[in-house]
Amino acid sequence: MSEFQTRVLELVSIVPRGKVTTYKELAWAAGRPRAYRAMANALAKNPCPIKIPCHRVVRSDGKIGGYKLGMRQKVKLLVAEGIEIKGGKVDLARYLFRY
DNA sequence: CCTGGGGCAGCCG
DNA sequence: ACGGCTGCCCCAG
Repeated sequence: MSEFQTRVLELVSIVPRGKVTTYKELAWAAGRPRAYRAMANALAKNPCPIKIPCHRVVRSDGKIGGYKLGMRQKVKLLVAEGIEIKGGKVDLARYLFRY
């Protein structure tokens, strides 16, 4: 597992319940501003399920984005944490976690 | 609203 | 080691 990957996982895991982060922000925090795509790819292959809450990562326009286990599950998890989703989007102004 | 092109770590042959 | 392909994307047009 690379430095990059562990860094990303680490960052995702510190996002508190009820908050979300975006792929872009995450890439920034990981020190690779433009590697968002590669980063998303890393999230997809990881043991996301129980270990890392990668469902707290949404797209920078507020849309949910993809999820290895299906975005149905992703939405459920988010809602369960008290995040309201309207029009298939989350209100970043309210739920975005700033590093 | 949709579209295309950019960008980059990982994985595989 | 080397090149090509692939994605839980982003943004300008």
